Amino acid sequence: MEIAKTYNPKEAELKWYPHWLKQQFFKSTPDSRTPYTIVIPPPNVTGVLHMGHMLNNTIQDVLIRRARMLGFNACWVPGTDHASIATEAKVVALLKEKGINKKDLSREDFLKHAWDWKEKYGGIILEQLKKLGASCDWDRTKFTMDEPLSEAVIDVFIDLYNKGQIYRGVRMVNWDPQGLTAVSDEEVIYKEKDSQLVYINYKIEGEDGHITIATTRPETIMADTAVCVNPNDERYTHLKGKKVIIPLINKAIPIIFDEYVDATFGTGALKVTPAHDINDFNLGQKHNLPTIDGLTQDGKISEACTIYVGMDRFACRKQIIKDLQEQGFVTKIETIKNKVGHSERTEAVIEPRLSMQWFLKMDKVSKPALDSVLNGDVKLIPEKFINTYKHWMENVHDWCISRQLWWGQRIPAWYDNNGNTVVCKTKQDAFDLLKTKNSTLNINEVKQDEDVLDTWFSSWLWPLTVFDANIIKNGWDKANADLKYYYPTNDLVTAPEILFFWVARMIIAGKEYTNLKPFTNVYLTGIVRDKLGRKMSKSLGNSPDPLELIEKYGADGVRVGMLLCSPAGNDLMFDESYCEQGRNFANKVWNAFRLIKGFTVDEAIETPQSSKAAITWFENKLSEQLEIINDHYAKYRMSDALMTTYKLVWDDFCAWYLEAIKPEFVDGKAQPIDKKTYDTTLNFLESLLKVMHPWMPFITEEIWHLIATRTEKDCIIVANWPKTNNTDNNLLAEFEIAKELVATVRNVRAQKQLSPKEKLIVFEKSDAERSFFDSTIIKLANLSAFNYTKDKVDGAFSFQIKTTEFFIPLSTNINIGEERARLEKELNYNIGFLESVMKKLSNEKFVANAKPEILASENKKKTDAETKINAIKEQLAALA
RNA sequence: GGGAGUUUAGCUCAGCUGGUUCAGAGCACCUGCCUUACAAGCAGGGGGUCACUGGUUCGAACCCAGUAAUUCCCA
Repeated sequence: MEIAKTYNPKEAELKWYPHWLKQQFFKSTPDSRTPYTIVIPPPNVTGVLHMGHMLNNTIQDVLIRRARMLGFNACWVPGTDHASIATEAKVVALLKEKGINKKDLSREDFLKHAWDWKEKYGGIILEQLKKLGASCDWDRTKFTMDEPLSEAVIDVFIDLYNKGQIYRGVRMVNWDPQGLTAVSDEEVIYKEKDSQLVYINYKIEGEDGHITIATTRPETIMADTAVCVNPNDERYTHLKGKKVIIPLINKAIPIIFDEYVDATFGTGALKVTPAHDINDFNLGQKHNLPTIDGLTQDGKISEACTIYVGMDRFACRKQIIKDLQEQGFVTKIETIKNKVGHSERTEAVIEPRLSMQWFLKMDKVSKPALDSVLNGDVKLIPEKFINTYKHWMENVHDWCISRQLWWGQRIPAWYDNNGNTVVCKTKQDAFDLLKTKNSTLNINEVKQDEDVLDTWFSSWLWPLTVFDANIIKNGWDKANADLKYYYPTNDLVTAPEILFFWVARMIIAGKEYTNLKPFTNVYLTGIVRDKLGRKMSKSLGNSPDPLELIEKYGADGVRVGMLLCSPAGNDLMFDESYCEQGRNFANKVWNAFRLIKGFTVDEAIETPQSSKAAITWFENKLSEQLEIINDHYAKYRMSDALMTTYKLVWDDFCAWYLEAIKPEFVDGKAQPIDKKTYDTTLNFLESLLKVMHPWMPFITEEIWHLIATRTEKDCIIVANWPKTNNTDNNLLAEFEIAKELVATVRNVRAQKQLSPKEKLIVFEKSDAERSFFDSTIIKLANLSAFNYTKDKVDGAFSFQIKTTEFFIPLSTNINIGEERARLEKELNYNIGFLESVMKKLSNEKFVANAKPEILASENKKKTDAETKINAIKEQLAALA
């Protein structure tokens, strides 16, 4: 069979993913094995695969595939998140294109459109994950708005309400005037902007004077209800008890005094607009100021302002500055940099706004969640995030959980016309409850809250409800078999950006409803940036399309590329060249396989000593490196585990082992290989393929099946992870010297311009007669003989490795001047080195304080250096 | 403004308890090779004041203090 010279990833991808599915290798059901569980951070249904998903899900797949090979019952639960704001915005936009206005639709009709959209497009991202090779148990796919999961969300709301943890109140919220909803603090992105700081004179009532305030929001002056100054600011003490007149509307408001005001900012006089700034709101509460809502919910000037009514807030800002200037109220305008909040979802400038919202008290519920991270029950990787977590959990604000949207779980709160509120599941229950307070109530007067719950209020239950949606209702004691088996899950892989949004809240919910943590390890990936360090985003257009990358480099290549540059918790500067490296690696593996497959086996041949030695060496090497790889995994050092694998395959296996056992060519004909070497080499290859499998699932499966004819079930994805053995470190060290010797001989050839085909003789100055790797060295360095000598060899090229001297007699005369220079350089280096060692050893304090093993090693350095120096001196003398 | 992190080769990063010939890896770069597995390759090579300043120590990339740059979180 002809094997292609270059690996074609597409073929393997199309072949093996369906095969794995067909064989149900991803499927997991509880059994007697130990479970290993990951729940996917559910991507947004509106999402398409981006580089962040790519990174995140590759890591999860690596972990789950390795766990599967280690014999765990591996279960990776996939699914999507309903993303209320993003999805609703998307559906609204789509309807708008069709000429349908959301306002003209009933809630039910709108939701029907939304579900249609979800059915049609909501699964795209999961399909894309399959291209990456994600080995999720697709039969378990969940959606945060699936009926049972939604019911659990409602149950939680009712439960927490009944526990007194949920309340309704007027609060200053981050209002998104485009999305027409409140968003949480975490969903506001502050961007530095150039803003105009406008200095405006407010006339003092009944006097000639005026006070100048500075504001970046002149369009809100109509909603001012006071001007505040610092009581210690001497410039303003005379204004006590006075009032000032708001320009344009000529309304008098009081001057109040509060130390909150920074006397050094602007003019030291602050206009107070309680309805439109959180700090002003607090001031207003403190000083009993009225609150005037100067803006409508879509960001236009409200009737309460009496002027500019209906004008957009930004248009009004321009206009009012112009008008104030014309009427002489503006004394100056400065450009300053300030942070302006934007909605994460709609990009609209956030408007602080007062509204009626539902809140979850966080102080009590967050305590156990804080503890479980601090006491190590839940581990954050890397640990540096513990600080961040602690800081947040100790200063946590109540969580605003209502959203003024339709897409999501509708808040189970019911009202009558008399201002009574009850929280329960059905309208009938509500009616019964309300009736006790309002006996004349008709069921048609019972109205449900219009708002839905924050999406995070459903995804915080994710690790619970994907297994058992009735857990809230039934309680942990009656949890189903799945939940009892898989929960707590093992690893969660997610981005640090949502450590609080999601991770912290899942721990809270887990503690609240099971008294258990939801997961043991949280592996926090970095943000994928471009090589200039910019976050990848659609608007910048700096994000490659992951599917195109897969097309270009193969899924395995892209997986390797992503993980080569991904330190845990640090951002990664992605560059396509990493994928190229991944692809090249796949090709290297492919060609190693081609080489082995191309051997002709002759059972009559005995195993040459060079191969026996190489086999023994590689057995040890493999075991040693596997140990290191396992350790990297245990510490979640993913890129280190990958790099160690990469070097084991490329350097140790391909560059040294295969070269050592590869049969030579005689008269242009490849010689056959002995059976034992061939079989052992295939075994090595299989072990290596297994170690590579989590990173490169497709090529390893492909080669696995090309090595031998196997049954449908005999796949590498379910093969056993290789075991480690004790390693002979002396043997490994000895081979390192052999490698150095081979490299030196190659160098000598290059320097002396000798043909690689010319066989050389190497002498080792030693009492020994033979060592284990002699024949391997002879082969790799292309020697005619490797001899031992008790005396030095005159007229030969000489060098040392460690403290051993070697000689190569050369057919050409050696250049005495050159040799002398080379040896003198080496001599000087060693003399310098010896001096530095002697400096330490002659230091009494060092000898007194250093640990014994350090002292011993310094002494060894000393004797080694002395031996070397003597040898070089002898060589120099011999040259003369 | 408060807090946390980062700074090591051109790039991306390791460097674990301060001590081994410890200043490393991969990529990139340079030189020579289309040598019958692989040019997506092979054989070599150059490249760093470990951000800066000071301190502790027999000994500092590593510990401490300060400075600078930078990122993130909170306000």
